[in-house]
Amino acid sequence: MTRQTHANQCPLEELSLNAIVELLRRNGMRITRNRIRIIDTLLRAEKPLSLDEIQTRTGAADYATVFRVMTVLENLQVAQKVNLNRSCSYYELVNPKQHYDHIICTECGRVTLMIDSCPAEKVERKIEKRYGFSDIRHSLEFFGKCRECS
Amino acid sequence: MTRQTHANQCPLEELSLNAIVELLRRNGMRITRNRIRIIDTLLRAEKPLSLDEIQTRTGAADYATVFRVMTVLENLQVAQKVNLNRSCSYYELVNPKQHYDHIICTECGRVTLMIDSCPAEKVERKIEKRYGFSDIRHSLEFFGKCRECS
DNA sequence: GTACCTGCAAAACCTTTGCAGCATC
DNA sequence: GATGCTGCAAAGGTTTTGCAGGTAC
Repeated sequence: MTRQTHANQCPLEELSLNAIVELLRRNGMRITRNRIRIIDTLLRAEKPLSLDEIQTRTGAADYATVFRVMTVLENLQVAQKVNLNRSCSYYELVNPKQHYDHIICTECGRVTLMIDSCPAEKVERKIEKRYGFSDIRHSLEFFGKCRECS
Repeated sequence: MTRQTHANQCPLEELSLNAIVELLRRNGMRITRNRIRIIDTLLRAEKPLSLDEIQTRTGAADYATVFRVMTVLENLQVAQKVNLNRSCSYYELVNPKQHYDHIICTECGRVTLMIDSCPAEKVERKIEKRYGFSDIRHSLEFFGKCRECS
């Protein structure tokens, strides 16, 4: 019946609870209390969250459930892991209208979203041609000492 | 006596066994069979290696020793972790003369080094000014399907 | 000879899965 | 009512540490 959107390039029109719920529905998945809460938590997050943090902020779901919900969202390409160079994974929602890179303080760990235009986007086309890759996405993080830690 | 080079921006003049051995010596660390072998293995590597791979290729050191040697090299800033989006860490040496970004195939996992000039380097100065960060480095990986997997 | 490094083993962590009961559609 | 989701518990992997003996200097 409903088709997997796994190969879909841009599964969302916009980043909102409704849009994500609609996506779940289109894919034949159920809208549960846990999923709503987790999505809501991610929408409010000011930085990428670990599974632990999502569970704490959500205040309800089991850790394994958080893991499974995040796996679902990742497969639907509305969430992605962010590399913060730590021992566990951090997740954030993917905004279809706006791509953010991250600046991570190596001392205090605080994550800053970079609002400037992304320097890597232009290169993706070049890589498709020169290296023969397709379906390219990228992950760009800057690490350094923030003003307070300097 | 010898000073920590932790804050040093460019601990190496060039990427060679001698240069790294000299750095270890300057920092009061011992030159051991294991360390030589591991550094040699990393110098020959055509891609970032996991602790497992380093141990296998080195063919001698204990896993915990590989871990500890890599931690030392990372602290001296001659090695760094690379984000391949897998379940374990991958390491590569840092070349002071040449910075490489990576293109990772999401199907077969093969890692390609990107020889083009890095699009993120120019942005680092801007981040120092605009966001007040210092000692900036970055990590940039492209993910996509390689020609063979398409 | 001293201080550091290593191997072995175990602990600590994070991620992933099995399964029975529960909730959504 | 059927199917998919959840909680609990346990297993699976990777990373990290303690400690006694070995090695570089």
